[in-house]
Amino acid sequence: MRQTKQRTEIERIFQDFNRPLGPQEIHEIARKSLTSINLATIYRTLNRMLDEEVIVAVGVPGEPDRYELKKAAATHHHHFRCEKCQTVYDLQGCVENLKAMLPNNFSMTSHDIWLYGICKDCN
Amino acid sequence: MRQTKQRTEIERIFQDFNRPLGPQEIHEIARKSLTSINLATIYRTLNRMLDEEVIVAVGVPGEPDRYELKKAAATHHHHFRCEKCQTVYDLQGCVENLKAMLPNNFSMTSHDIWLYGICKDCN
DNA sequence: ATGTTATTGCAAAAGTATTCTCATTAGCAT
DNA sequence: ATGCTAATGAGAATACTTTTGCAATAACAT
Repeated sequence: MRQTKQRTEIERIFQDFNRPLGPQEIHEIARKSLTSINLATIYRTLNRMLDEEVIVAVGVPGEPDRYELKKAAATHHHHFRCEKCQTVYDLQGCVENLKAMLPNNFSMTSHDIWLYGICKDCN
Repeated sequence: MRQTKQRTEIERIFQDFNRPLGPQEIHEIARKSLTSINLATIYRTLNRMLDEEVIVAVGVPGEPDRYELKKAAATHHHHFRCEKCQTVYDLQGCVENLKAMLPNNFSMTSHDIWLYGICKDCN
């Protein structure tokens, strides 16, 4: 594995932004720092980071997956999506009694909570 | 609007199954009853039903939207997705304290809860 | 400093989901 | 029963998103 400036930049972006990012989103951010970086490189790097288990995919209802550092995902957390700027933020905390929603004979292995609204920057 | 047998069948399927269904899924179910029905017809009918506000889209994390009767969606509810058969079920009930997860200066307009596990049929 | 070769950029291609064109079929008003 | 025309089937065409082939570039071990 060679530490190219593209890879370094993508890693920096994940660290700095600390929230789930999509390929396109990463591309746009990276172009600001690097003169040129190709979308294909973003995809290749994401796939490598996925293999290395440095990042994990975050399935967003109604849109393609985003990715976030596995390190950040290690702590149980959920997400907020701003309806104005579409940004996805990590949330802390969780709720109780989710199992109470389960019908008879269904077993639960995991869950996902999405809050929607307007983020601090758009408010 | 003409009541074709395709449209009737799709309406019947939504009524009978009473859970979020994807275009492909509806197509496969419909083929069992109707000798032939085209996927394009499913899409056209779904779009019409969406316009008429008879159905609503359900965004599923990590996969394309499914649709369910607006009538069913009128009652606040959430979803369960079976990790074995991929079926999505409607759940009843909800939880408290979701707003406690909201960071400062974020406002919340809605939320979504997804439970994952094994459904009654796969158990 | 140099050589090897992993990585990149670019453009083409592939994979999906969804829409569209158009000739044919079939609701339904008369 | 007939005619008008909305809806369908079939397949081509779009629209994205993601992947690939290949020549050029740039890490980094020596």
